[in-house]
Amino acid sequence: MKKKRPTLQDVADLVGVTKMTVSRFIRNPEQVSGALRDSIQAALDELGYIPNRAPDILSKSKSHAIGVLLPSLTNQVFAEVIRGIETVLEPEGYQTMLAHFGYSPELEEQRIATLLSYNVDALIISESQHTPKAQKMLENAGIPVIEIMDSTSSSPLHIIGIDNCSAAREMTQTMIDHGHRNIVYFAARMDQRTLQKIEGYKQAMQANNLHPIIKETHSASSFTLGAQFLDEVLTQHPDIDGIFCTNDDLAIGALYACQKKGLKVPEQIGIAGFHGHDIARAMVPLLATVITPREEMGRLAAEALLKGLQGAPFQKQVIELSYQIECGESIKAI
Amino acid sequence: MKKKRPTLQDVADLVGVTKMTVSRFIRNPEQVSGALRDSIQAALDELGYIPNRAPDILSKSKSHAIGVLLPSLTNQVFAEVIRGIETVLEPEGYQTMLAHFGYSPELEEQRIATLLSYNVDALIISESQHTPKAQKMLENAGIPVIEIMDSTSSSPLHIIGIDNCSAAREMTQTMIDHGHRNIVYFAARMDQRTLQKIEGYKQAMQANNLHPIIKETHSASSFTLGAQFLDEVLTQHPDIDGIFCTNDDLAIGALYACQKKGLKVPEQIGIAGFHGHDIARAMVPLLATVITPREEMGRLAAEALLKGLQGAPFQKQVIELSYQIECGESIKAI
DNA sequence: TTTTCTATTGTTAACGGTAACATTACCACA
DNA sequence: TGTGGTAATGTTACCGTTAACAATAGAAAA
Repeated sequence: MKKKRPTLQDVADLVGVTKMTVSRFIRNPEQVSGALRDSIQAALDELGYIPNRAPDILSKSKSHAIGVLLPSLTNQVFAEVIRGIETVLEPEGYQTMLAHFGYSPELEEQRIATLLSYNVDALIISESQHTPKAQKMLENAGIPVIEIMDSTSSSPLHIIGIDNCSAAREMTQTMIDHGHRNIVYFAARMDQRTLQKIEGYKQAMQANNLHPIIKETHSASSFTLGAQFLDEVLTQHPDIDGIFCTNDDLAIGALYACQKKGLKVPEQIGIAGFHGHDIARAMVPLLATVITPREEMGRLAAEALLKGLQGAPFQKQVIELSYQIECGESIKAI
Repeated sequence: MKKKRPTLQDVADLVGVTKMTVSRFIRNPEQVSGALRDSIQAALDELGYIPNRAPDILSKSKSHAIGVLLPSLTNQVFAEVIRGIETVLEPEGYQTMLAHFGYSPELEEQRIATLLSYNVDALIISESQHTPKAQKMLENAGIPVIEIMDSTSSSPLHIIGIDNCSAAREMTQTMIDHGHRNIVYFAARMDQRTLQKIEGYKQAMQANNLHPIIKETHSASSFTLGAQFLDEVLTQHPDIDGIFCTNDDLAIGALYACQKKGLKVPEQIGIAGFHGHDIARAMVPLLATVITPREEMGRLAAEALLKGLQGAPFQKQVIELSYQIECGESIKAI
């Protein structure tokens, strides 16, 4: 357990050459004479040599690792973003270093420092609100940084995202068009994106002379929370006929709670979610939702970074991706 | 963009001391005279100094990073395992390096090498089947390695998991006890854990003189797949009255498909899942499922590694966690 | 035979921190 | 006045790999 990994020197000693020759063999076998190749390979196998990246990271400040900083790892949305990122980075031989900061800017600052201290070659982040120190670190890092999720962010970084505000406005308007009037917004977490969505919801309600009502919490969303919100809102506002949720989890939880109570969806209450996860698109009734390009977002972000790493100029740019309103069966038919 | 990060030397030059003094100040300010402290701090702030871990990793082979190798990152099960792991590691200042191998042993071998090349201090892995080379790397790594998920694994490593076979046997027996007879097993991915579950299902069926039927695919499970399997199985075996799925996704997908077809659950068909995700415990009808301690598994694994890193002897040990049979409302009441 | 070239292998230094040891300066005390 | 002690700071070497340059030997060319 305590004997440490063999180094190039160990392999070289076994073969009777210098470590430089072994190093050459590993990176470019043709540079080494045919006579040596077999014995070097044999020595590598025998010792189970595994390269050590640390020296390279130290001397070239290139780790071949990309830092990914997300608010949460358990959120389905981010899981799919990660999949998109890895789809692109993995074949290129880049390792992803994931970190999450639980929606806290202070923790985000720490995490940025940690990732940079490992010399990540590039960084993907996902919030537009940073502490001043974090801001400075990002500017001085000297590596490509890209911000994802929210295209309306005012951050000075390269951005790939969607317009959450307009997406929420459209979905709300769709519910109104379909005959829902007293629509409540279910919010959780209260991060930037949720605030954007609330803004869009309010705009649509006010444009139709309807009164916005918001149920909110700072804690995480869940199916259970959706059910709990529904109970509460029915007591406080018995006349509601629509619920728009900040994500599918809340919506599905609320929908189940309606089924338990015998409330007919969408006849008595229309329900809409956000993101369009697999389950929302398989369930009965089909959930009305905003389908967002989560995986594509990760993919595009990774591709942009790769280009930057391959020497292309990496300047600020805002890429707005499109979303899709899915009416499903959980809001009234027109 | 191209100017590189300031080093200790840069800070030292600005203050007019050697980098050693700055290094001391960062790690232990009392070792530096009061007169210097303010100017060093000012220089650190001005340059935005961020420590570089590479030299330390190089000279001490300690990265303060833990490698976590999972088959998939998008699977809800593993997301919760990760949360458990991070709950423990993060407060201790350890960074997690996540990697996944898409259920391919060859890719797993590559990933192990990659994680080791970054000098991770310990490793959490999740399959018992490794290539010989992977096996050797794990043995020679000289770091604590722990295997999670399957307590019946024959691997020579430290193990924390559950007995998937006996869990599946119990759930199948429960369905039989509740009056279901022609129970089909829905399998996906066909990894070790699924094979274990199939074994348990078969044992229970045969013990009751019932004929096991297995629907299987090597592709990933999803809600959609559950629905598709249901359609197929109804054609092939119109007399089935029960479905036991290798995970909740398949089960919920099958359940929705039943609802669409107007098949009554559980009266006409009983359905059970595996894992007990939040949704399974919120939906209508409540899903029968095996509740597994996913987060606890991650937590315990991380704690065991930490102890090993803090010098405690790290010997092979098998920790079997308990699961819980939840009857829900999707199988008949007794 | 001698020179030149080339293929192969060797040598040195560097990356940025820190452990271990060395030095300096100042003070207290005999 | 000199000695010993101590607090503060400096110096050196090392971790493992590779870029850059150096050296060697053998073959081809003159």
